[in-house]
Amino acid sequence: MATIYDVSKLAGVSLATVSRVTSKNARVSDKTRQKVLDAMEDLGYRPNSIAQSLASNRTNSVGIMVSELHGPFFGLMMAGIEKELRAAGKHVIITTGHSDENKEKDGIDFLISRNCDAIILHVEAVTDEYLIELCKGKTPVYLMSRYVDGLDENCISLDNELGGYLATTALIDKGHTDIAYITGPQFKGDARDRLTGHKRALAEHDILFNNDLYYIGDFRETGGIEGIKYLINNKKSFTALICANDEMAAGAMIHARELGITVPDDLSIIGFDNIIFSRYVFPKLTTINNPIDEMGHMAAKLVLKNVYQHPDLLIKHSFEPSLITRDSVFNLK
Amino acid sequence: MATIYDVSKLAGVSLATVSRVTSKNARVSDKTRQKVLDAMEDLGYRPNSIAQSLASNRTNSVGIMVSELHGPFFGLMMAGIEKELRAAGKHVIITTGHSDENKEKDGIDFLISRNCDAIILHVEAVTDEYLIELCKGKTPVYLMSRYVDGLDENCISLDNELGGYLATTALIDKGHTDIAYITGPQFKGDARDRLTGHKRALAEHDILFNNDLYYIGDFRETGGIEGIKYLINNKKSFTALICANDEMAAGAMIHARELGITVPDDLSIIGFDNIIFSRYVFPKLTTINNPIDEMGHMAAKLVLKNVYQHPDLLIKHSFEPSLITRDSVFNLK
DNA sequence: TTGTAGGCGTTATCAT
DNA sequence: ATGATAACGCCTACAA
Repeated sequence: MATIYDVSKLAGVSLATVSRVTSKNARVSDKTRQKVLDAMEDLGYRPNSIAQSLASNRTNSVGIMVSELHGPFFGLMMAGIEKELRAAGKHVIITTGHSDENKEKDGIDFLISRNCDAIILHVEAVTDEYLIELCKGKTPVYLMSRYVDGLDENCISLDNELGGYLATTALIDKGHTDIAYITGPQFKGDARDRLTGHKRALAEHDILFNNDLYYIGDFRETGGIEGIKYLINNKKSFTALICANDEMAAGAMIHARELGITVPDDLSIIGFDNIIFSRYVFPKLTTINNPIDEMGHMAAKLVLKNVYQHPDLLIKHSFEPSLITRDSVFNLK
Repeated sequence: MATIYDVSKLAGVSLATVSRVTSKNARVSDKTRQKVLDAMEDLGYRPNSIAQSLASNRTNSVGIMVSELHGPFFGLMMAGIEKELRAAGKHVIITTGHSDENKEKDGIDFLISRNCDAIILHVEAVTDEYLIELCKGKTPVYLMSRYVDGLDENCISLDNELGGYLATTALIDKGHTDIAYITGPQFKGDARDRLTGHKRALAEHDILFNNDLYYIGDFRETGGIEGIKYLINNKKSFTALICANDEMAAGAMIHARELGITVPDDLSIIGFDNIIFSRYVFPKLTTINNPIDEMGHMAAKLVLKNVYQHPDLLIKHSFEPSLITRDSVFNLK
């Protein structure tokens, strides 16, 4: 592999000059620049990014942590981040946390030890205190889909409370009052906030929150299945069901069908996230849109702005969910 | 940040000795090792991976290229790769090719310029010749879901021909003879091979391949929708439809329903890949399993074996698809 | 505008 | 078993 030294020799200039032409913005006369460029061409020179990193203390890499690599939600998020960063010549190092506190911490250590210029985290198990401490470190930290008090500037978050509210009012507007709710794991802030929004909507319409119509699921298909089983066994009737994410809604829908319950005629179902296959289920799922791909883009922009000196980028820290009306809600009025 | 030098000073040993204790397998007396370990502890020393890379010419990173970051298929693939590599202390740098020749080449250049110890590619647009040339380079290259003649040892592939054959015989076994086929983009080897298998099955049962029952889709939902529209307009009747992947099958299924066609009673549909939401559609999709997560694991093992000296790993280069029977195929017999 | 020289934090090769 | 010391390839004051 040709080095900067070979290039300097062939071009008849010094190391420094070669370095100057690689790192753009430095001032080099057009003539020498061309000589150097030609020499590089001849030698097939490629700068060694490792050496660059060591000398400049910049790796041009940003670490990403997601809960899972699969799943439509994280896929979109990563796609948004990668696209933006790649266009800026940065690369992403991806690792997973599996919603487990130790794995999340391990992964973060891993990313930091890799000298990432910044890390973008979608973490669920780790505490706010841990994150606050983490942000005091040398590596800039940005949080996706999570809001931590005092870390406002580092967060890109969705107004989950509003989402929960929107889902519930959509149902109430159609005449539903007996509304069941399958939430996600309570250690996840998303799940808690969505539930809070749900309760606010109920309260605003003087509907009591009924514990018999409440089930804690796992944010996966199984949670929906187990949830609807549980709710039906409770013998408390309900005409609508809110699932705190689309996977659970899909599970509930499938199991409802197996029980002979017709959606939406017998039971309305509404999901959350608007993941790609919410359009594929039958009936097509009414849900709350979670613009996770946009949020991914924004997280990347935040990094570009703060870490890589792109000061002109406009940052939006908070995103709003919206109702996507499809076919899984029945109008009782 | 404490450096190896600080540690050596505090422990009263030389740089070399400190380096020896970090890089395990070297022989150091227990006593000095302990001194060094204590010093590291005291200083909160963390080796600088960039410096290690520069000196050792090893980055402990492997580059991954997928067509898309989202989508259930690539998600599972990446999950398989990352899990295996992460357990070995290696990390993944991920980039996308978007099934576009130039983007794929760019991405590969990018990964190589990043000094990855190896790259694992899921590429579709680039030619075999290009890949053969690429493999002559310094960076080891491994191919996912693609078989290139002469690169046998670097490929992890699925027997797509067999998959196409299985799908078709499954239908024929149920009494279907008028079978429509929606394929994927013909520059993709997967799509071609699946089609070849389809034709072999037809031929074995003396069924003629009918061009009026053939449509080239895009491997996405829209391909299924457009495909079924086209096929129905052709006015050539068919009782079964094979889609060369599940996304198209989902699209076809949805559109069939909108046209008042009942699946499977009026029309049997079979997909390919067994992506997660093939279980969520209604009726549940009969499909061909593509063990892409296992293949991801295997690709990672191949890298560990060949690049990172884990000689004891067993490698399987070719994977077999299998029929997953669900509810979307009608028995005509 | 261009060149010189020191440094980035390790690993690796010799000695001892 | 341990220690000097030279790479590794590049960046960046500082000097010319």
